[in-house]
Amino acid sequence: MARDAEDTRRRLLAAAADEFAQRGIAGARVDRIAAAAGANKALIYTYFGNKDQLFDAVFDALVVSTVAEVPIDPGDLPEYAGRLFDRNQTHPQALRLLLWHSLERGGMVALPEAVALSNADKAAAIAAAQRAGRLPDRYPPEELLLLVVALSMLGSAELAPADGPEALSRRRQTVTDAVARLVARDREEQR
Amino acid sequence: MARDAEDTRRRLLAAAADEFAQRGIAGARVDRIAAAAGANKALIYTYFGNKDQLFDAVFDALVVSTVAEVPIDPGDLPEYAGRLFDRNQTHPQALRLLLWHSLERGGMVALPEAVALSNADKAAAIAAAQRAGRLPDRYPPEELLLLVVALSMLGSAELAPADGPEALSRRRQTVTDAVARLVARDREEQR
DNA sequence: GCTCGGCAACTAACTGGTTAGTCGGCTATC
DNA sequence: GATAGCCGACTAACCAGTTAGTTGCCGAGC
Repeated sequence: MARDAEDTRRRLLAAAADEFAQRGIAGARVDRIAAAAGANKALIYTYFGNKDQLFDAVFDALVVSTVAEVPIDPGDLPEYAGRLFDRNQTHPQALRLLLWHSLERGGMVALPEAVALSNADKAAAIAAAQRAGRLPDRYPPEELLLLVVALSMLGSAELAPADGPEALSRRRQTVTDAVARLVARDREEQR
Repeated sequence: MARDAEDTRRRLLAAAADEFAQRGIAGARVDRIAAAAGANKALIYTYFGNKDQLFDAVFDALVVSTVAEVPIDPGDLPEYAGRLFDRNQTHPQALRLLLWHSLERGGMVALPEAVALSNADKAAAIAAAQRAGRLPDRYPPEELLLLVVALSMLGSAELAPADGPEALSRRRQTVTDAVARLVARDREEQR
């Protein structure tokens, strides 16, 4: 086997993402990760430090890729919710890792910097759209963002299993429609 | 100390609820549970079988008490959402245990019978209200229930930490208002 | 073009501590 | 004194992290 530290690192990270997503931090086994990556356990410690830091590396990578792949569109929150919904379908790992993180780490203070930053950005984008009149201002920006994220979690097979593709697309329709209602104008302020 | 098997059982169950809520199944330590309950570890095995069955006992008790304490009111879903929201405040254990369960157990099939039953009941109540015209039928009953439950999760300090009591009551207001919008009549069908 | 030395990448085996689960006996109570 | 309730001590397995040593690669020197 060719020696390629960078590639080994990547393999370990991918295997760790699977293991942590499936079993959480406490349930994950370092030996299993190494075996799945086809690497030696000791490499985990040379590359990542320890089990916890390995989880951090996995989680950070997840946050970065999610933020990159699902940019917010304050002008069309229903569509944004739909895309988050879809991502929970295509990346079932993601929500699980997020949940493990909040359960096993979240001393409810421990929001990782990357998440906090991206949330702040998104809330700012929503606030700007509200000032511009493109979104109603009945909810504070942070809470509107929370509403959207909470609803898009229904795309997760974990929390809300849907049976069959037609049930799934109906579910998606429900979610985007719900967000549309949340950001709809009241009658008196309709254009 | 007086010998009272029933009481010891209760203490073990309560201590287990704390431990499992905080650390999950894999992270929970049987010795810690016994110590917290002021009982001997071996009693866990005589009363509950093993660690997993102890978790089941904790979880079942949680489902039973939740269903009993927060009855659904299909005629006033916003208020129902508000009460679920409040319960997530007063019983932070509950949502955590639910999440642990879905992460560590949920082969996405493993919905415990009690949960499935109570969900079916609630969905049926919603469906009846829809037929009676007391709720709009734009969403299938199961999905409407999901929407309400998802939104009420914002009352959890885990998933959506709120700082300060005023932020919390604003959050509650947001949630009940959001549910109200979801079940509001469209203009043309307004009474 | 060859080789040889140094080093980064990698490995197998081990360690120390932890943990779920068990077992034989003790004790309060009736 | 019978028995349900309880306990201390034990075990076998497990697991994160370490260490001493091996292997393949690459560039300097000839």
